[in-house]
Amino acid sequence: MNPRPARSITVRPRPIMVEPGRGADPCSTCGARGNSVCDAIGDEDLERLATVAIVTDVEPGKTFIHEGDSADNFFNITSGTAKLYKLLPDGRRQITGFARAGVFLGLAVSSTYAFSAEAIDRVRFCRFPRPKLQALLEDFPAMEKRLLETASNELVAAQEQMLLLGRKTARERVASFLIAQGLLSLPCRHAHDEIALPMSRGDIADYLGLTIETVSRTFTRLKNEQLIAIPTATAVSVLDRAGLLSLAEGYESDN
Amino acid sequence: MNPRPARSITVRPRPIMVEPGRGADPCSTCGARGNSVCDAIGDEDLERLATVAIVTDVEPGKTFIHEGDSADNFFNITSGTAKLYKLLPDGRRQITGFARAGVFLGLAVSSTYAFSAEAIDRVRFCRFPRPKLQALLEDFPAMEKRLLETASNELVAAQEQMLLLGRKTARERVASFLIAQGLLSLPCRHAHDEIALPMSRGDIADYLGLTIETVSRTFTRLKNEQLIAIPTATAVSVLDRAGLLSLAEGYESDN
DNA sequence: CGCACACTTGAACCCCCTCAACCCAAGTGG
DNA sequence: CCACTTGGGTTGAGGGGGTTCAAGTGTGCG
Repeated sequence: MNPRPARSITVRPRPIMVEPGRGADPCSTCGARGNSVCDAIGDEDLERLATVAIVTDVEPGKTFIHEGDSADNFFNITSGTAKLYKLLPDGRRQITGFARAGVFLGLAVSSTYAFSAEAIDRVRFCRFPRPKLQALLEDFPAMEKRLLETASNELVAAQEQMLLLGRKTARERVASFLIAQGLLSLPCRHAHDEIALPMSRGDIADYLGLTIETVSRTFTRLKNEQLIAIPTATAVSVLDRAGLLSLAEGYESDN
Repeated sequence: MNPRPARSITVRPRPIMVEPGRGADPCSTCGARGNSVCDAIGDEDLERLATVAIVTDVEPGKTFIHEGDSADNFFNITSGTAKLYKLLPDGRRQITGFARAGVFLGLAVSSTYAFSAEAIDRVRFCRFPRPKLQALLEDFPAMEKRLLETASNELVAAQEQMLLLGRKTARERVASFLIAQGLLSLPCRHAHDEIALPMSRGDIADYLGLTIETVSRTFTRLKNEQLIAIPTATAVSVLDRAGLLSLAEGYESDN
């Protein structure tokens, strides 16, 4: 059941606006552009994009999207990692995803956000006021096409997560999580197959529909079975990727 | 873990094409148009739409989208109900949603379908070959906008379902399911608050991440508590909507 | 050092699953 | 008409995977 007792009260962040409107436009130097919907806009129109985007930093632990609030802005993460989550009244929490650089947030069609978002490490994002983004989409239909693409991708990921939450065992969930995280950090692989885990055990638990204790126990069990190694609490290296993968996909019916 | 023993082999359906290309165009008389992405296309262009849409019927129990198959078509349900699901190799199944009239399927960005779809009752849909739909979207950007809207809506629903699967108890899941089904059948309310359940107990179980037995037991328990009545196995009427709702939303922490 | 905080480990419990029987309505065939 | 089958749904008893509660083990930081 896992009802959390009195989660710490979330203070609305006072975000730091970066280079408020002057200096070189931030979009042309944005490292996240390649992965994001913004790459639908050509170099020649980047200035237009930059006039709409409000670059903002938030500190770790700060919540910058509040479920139920009026959805006045869209967000595009450019660095750092945020967790997206929904709460039940007694404090039970489900993390629906982790948003890294390039992820676009705020596609709530209704007038309010359907989830909350909290920075895990230091997060920088571009904020787009809704009417201004609407106008932008009118002028750049290619961007709308990209938005549809990313929404479709997220939908596929969400279905995969439903399979995990509804039908997989704790071991399979953790294995799936590690495989997925490993795929994400493939481009920036430092050393062998070491995976950085910026989120806490509690976050992983709330993402996988488990408790902290079960996540921890499962990690040590996978370690004892030589499938992974755990150099530090915030990193995991995969020793037997094939074994982990077949676990994640639901073979190895034995527990 | 609920591994299904040898699920019945699925035979590829030989669908029945309805009025293959002649007669009055089906789109102008389509009852589902108001709920679907097709209402983005004006009356004057319906003929163009009709030349692209291939109306097809499938029998109950037939699978008409196979996970992993090449995603060559898009589908728009016009009547009946289908279940969308993913399987694990040992037969464990997760139903990710039920598709009613107006639902648009096939937004798999990768080249293959991410899920399977099977008709529950008799289903009729419009099939759009991928390249033809692409061309259609070029000509009618309003339709693309509608697609983005529906994809966003489904994303919100998927997040809600993750919360259910990851953090709700069996009672809360069943209550949530009944509330959601009740909302859907609000427009066509026959008598009081009777909800038609075209899907079997097994389907409900695989949708809620439970077993058939738990679903059945929970139904009878809710009945004994006077929250619902069960006139037939395929219908439920809500006696205490407020109570059911507060259960669904996670109040009533007692089991 | 000592405190805080995250993570780990242990033991008992419990909700839901498993397995099995039973009910019941709808065929089906003699 | 009745015996038999079939398939969905219900109910019961027992077991197990993950939770709960509680204690221990780092580990960073003032």
